Amino acid sequence: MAKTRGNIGDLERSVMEALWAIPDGASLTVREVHAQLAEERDIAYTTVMTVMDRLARKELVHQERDGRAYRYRARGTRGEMTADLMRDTLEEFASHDRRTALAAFVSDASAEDVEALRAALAKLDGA
Amino acid sequence: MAKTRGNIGDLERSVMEALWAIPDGASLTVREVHAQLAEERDIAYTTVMTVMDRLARKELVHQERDGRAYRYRARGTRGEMTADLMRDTLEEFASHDRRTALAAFVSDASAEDVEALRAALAKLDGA
DNA sequence: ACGGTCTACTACGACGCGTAGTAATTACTA
DNA sequence: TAGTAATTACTACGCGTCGTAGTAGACCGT
Repeated sequence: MAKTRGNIGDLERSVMEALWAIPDGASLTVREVHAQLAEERDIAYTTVMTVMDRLARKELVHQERDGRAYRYRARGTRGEMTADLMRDTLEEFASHDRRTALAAFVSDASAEDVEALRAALAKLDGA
Repeated sequence: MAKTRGNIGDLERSVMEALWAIPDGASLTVREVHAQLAEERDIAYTTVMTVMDRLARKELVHQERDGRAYRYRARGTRGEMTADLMRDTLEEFASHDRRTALAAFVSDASAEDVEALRAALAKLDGA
């Protein structure tokens, strides 16, 4: 769903991790994310703010006012975003030849991934 | 197979397209790729050379001497490279939760993509 | 020895991202 | 009410990558 265009840097991903870690529908403020990141490493509050703002611009997170502060929540789950990025790659490099690319993807996939794909496809029938 | 780390720009992709377009095992020189690109747009010979050199550094293409020139060929097919990039994404964002990401990938895939996945998985059994 | 061909090396501007400071706004508190 | 804390808004810088290309130097055929 998200317009995942452009890349995602390390710090940006760390912030996404924080947002993915909370219950669905919940949100975090910059301060909360900063507090979390600051436990692990030295980082300025404004750095986190800038990054979260950029994530909002990229439409990877939802930004909504809560009093004078913003609350942020991921637009999609980690799985959805990963799947979106994978689809973007597929579209960008093999738009007219998706079949071949998907075949290559499957044929080099680990046994676990193959199993996961099978399960997902099976569930599709049930639905 | 390729160490696809890092991103791939537009010109780099155009060059890859040229290399993917030739028969398997064949190769192209910078001059040949340049001639091809120059039909579409204004571009310096050295620009193409630089880009192809960078692609070689990224191990996306194979570079081998042929007299005083280099001949280049793609290290993998378009499909393989696309699949690699997709796997990289999967690994980077959902390494510990691949199952969920793959489920999301499948559940939002087009009917054609689903069919392609099914066919590829079926072939896996035969092999 | 000359001119063409090709690589090697260097460079520069744009852009994205990590990083963060400063200014401005608002709210709470002593 | 005036000071202080919290929070955003704006701006900026360094670095790495990519598109772009020039220049220098090596090599080859005539």
